[in-house]
Amino acid sequence: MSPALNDALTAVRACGLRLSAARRLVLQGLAVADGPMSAEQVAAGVGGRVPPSDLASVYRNLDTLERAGIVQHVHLGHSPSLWALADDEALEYLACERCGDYRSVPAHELDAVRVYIRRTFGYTVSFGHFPLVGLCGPCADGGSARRDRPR
Amino acid sequence: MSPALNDALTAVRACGLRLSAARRLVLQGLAVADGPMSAEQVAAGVGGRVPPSDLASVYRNLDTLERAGIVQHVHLGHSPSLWALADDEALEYLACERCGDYRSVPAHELDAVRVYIRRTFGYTVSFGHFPLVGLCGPCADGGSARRDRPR
DNA sequence: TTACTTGCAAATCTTTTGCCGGTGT
DNA sequence: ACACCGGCAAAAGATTTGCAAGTAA
Repeated sequence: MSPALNDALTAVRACGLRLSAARRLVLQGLAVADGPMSAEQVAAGVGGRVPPSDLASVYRNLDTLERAGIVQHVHLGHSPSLWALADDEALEYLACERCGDYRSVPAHELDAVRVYIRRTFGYTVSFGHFPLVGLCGPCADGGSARRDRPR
Repeated sequence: MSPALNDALTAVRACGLRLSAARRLVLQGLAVADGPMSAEQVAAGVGGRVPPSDLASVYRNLDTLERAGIVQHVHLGHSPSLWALADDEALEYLACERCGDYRSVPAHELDAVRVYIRRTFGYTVSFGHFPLVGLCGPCADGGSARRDRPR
């Protein structure tokens, strides 16, 4: 069991939440995933890596766990929300609105942007929930790959 | 009739699109609006300022007009997409994810950020479609107003 | 025991699509 | 005339909710 999963399970108890089978499956799914997952992927068992569970319960648990600060969701373009364990190291995202690809970076690597925006416009921005969106290198160069239905 | 509306109507013809009554209403609605509007608001006639029209047709026209570059949509937080005329002066947005407020700024005022992100991460970002999201000044200072259901 | 949870079905909300009669050019 | 368009109804995709039965603590 990964240390991140262990932490999450411990946190569930620490928050006074019950550690039910369905709850455990959601956390296991996010823990074995290689990146943020949609609720549907979690319910489907992350491609067979954990047993499947009920979609409505997955949504309910993601919501509960997010309120507790144990998981987080991010909006990468037009696709459905994606969910991940709330790691110790805060991650922020850059997303390509053309091909749907994205990259995650440690939040501190975007501090310069945050400070600039704060000083210039008075907004304190962050990119863990709503990422920076634009074109990745290949797409900006006129790439043609497309994972995501463009608008 | 505002110059922006006039330009839009002309552009419709220039694109080879028909200037139907429903199409005209969508453009009129966006022209009299004080900011980006949801499809539902446009269909409702922008609060009675223009006659109401059919919601499905509004969506179809917004889509057609966006492909023609005459209108644009932006995602301000979790709320439905908002639509506006594609002005000559490109606007980008800063949105508050707590109170739902936002501000628009001329795109060039964010060029420094764009250049920095481009050089540092290789992404060419823009904020007219997916804005910069964070907390506005009052909310960052612990404000309590809330127009938008928070997550 | 008892309050918190689940699974299933049904409802919501936003957006899209099928169809067919109407209309701009 | 003829391809494009509009209105209405139904569908689709993502997410939420009602409810009765199940279960962690």
